[in-house]
Amino acid sequence: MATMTAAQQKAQAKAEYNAFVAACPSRKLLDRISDKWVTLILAALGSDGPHQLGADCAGEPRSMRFSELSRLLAGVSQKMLTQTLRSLERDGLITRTVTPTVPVTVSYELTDLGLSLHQMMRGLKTWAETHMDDVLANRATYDTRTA
Amino acid sequence: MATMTAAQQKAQAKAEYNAFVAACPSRKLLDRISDKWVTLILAALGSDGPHQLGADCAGEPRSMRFSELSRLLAGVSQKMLTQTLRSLERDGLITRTVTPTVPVTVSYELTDLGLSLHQMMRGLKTWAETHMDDVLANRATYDTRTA
DNA sequence: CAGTATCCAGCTAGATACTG
DNA sequence: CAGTATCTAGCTGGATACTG
Repeated sequence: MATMTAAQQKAQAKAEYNAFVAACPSRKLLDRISDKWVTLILAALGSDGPHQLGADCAGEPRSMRFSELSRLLAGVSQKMLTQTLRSLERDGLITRTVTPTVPVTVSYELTDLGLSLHQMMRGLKTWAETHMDDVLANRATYDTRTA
Repeated sequence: MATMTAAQQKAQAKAEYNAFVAACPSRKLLDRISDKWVTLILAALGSDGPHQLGADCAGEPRSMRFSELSRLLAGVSQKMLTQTLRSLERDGLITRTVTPTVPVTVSYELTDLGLSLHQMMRGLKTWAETHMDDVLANRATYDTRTA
């Protein structure tokens, strides 16, 4: 009605805000790239190896098979690898190519969109390499000062 | 010893890889910014309002009080706001200033490091605004094709 | 080879109540 | 005003086992 309790108003504001945040493109992007395996797959297919120490060559996008990825990203479970690859394909960031050999061969490759995202990630990587040491140092200082 | 079972080798590789990923600066940065409220607080203190539609003025970093933030980020719980602010302070991304009035006044402001991070986030935001529509379209296509 | 299916443990966000 | 403390429900990632 005309009058709502303060609690009701607050609840409504919260619901609206959450809806707004959920709709925000930046938020959606963050949700996508914050996934542990997304970034690693991107890096693997982006041809500089999976964060291979200092290897920063920007060559051709690589095509990799499921098992190759599985071996390269040693920490990933089959479930998560499949799930992540599927979601990346769904978003048009990678292509999935099935070759009907016996047994089947499946290979993955970055699309232009995926490559573009990978490029953006490099900017993020640069910031990380430039400033994360400071952050870590601040963190250590804070902890000793608090302890 | 000299011989390990295949399972043992795999487990070790996994452990090493996970350790490697955990140590990666990019990963740490991602962990930080992927937090829902971190980005919103950064945006709020970064003076363009919390993703206020199209308001992209890059003015002076703003100083805001706890209650202001709480009101602005309508969806956040007290617990998460406190927790997030604390962690940002710990990382040297924001400063926390207590003024001993009665009752106390606490204000938060971006540091240079925080401002730099906020600047980087804008690059991310730009990518999101440019390409997320494509991603969403791909997603929709994939879903209808699958359904 | 490249998955799918199922089940469970751990973490975390949120609600709630209290305080200097 | 600006927190702290506690408890719980829900989601998610991993282990495991099975298949075209």
